[in-house]
Amino acid sequence: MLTIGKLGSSTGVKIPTIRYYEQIGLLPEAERSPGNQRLYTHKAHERLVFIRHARDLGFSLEAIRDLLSLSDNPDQPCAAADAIARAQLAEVESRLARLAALKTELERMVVQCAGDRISDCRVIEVLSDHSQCITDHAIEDATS
Amino acid sequence: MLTIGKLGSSTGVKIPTIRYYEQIGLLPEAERSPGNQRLYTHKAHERLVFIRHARDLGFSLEAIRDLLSLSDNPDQPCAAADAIARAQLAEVESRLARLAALKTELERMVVQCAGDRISDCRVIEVLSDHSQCITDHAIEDATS
DNA sequence: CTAAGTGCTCTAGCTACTATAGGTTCAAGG
DNA sequence: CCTTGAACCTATAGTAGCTAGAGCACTTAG
Repeated sequence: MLTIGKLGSSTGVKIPTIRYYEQIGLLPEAERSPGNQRLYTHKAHERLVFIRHARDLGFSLEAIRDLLSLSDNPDQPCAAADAIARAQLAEVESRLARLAALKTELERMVVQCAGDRISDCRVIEVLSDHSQCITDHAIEDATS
Repeated sequence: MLTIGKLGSSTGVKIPTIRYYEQIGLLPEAERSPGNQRLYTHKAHERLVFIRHARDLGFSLEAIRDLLSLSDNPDQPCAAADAIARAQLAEVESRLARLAALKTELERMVVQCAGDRISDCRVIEVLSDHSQCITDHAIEDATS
């Protein structure tokens, strides 16, 4: 049985994050010691490793929730898990394309910053005028 | 003078977002009509286009705030704006590398999903065991 | 036995918005 | 002139995915 600290350091997940996962139901409620401290089994460790790895791969907590419930019922067909992974792949591909375009623009901005006053700085100029961009970075969600 | 609705549709920024930008001080407080509705000048329009464009390129609101204050004082040296753009470029490059690795893993997962029961599903299996991964997708912030 | 370290709960904060409720103003048609 | 519907207003709360802090309790090494 691991304490939350050991579990955290062995998985690379921060302690508040573990508690947060429990709170939102991604991890089951941990057993408690007589002194009310959380104790974790090997199973919980595995589950957290799974979550961590999926987060690293960019899956949302919602997607992970689905994947976990799938792996909790191993007799079901695999198609659902496959679909989730494919959706994630599509996401990643679209982000990749957008990021690549973005990189091109930023490189242009940096290279062309020739003047030494803001008033003739390309960085500001390019950001003020989308028509100077050569690629089609744009429009939809840039954050996630 | 544009109303907030016209400004929103002409820049592609949603109305609540415009008000939010005003609230956090990215846009100056708008003039008001006799009936208390916001009115925007051409200048405000330009500023919002700048913000929008920078957001598309992945700049944080904080970085944009800096860039705006630079462009508000155009007699300063260009170096600061250049530094912000360079920092952003570095960010983008590291995100790109991570996403590329991530894509590799996801493709492997999806392609190899041969079984038709969860119990022999590669997706679940790979997520449970990082050592099956061939790339070094990983560790730091996967979200932004 | 005591002090450091680890754990507990609860609340609030972060980014960058988005949504909802409930009320006001504006522009056009009758 | 009046009405209707679209567009506007404010204020508050919600989203994801954590992170940080306050103020305690427990545990373990010396």
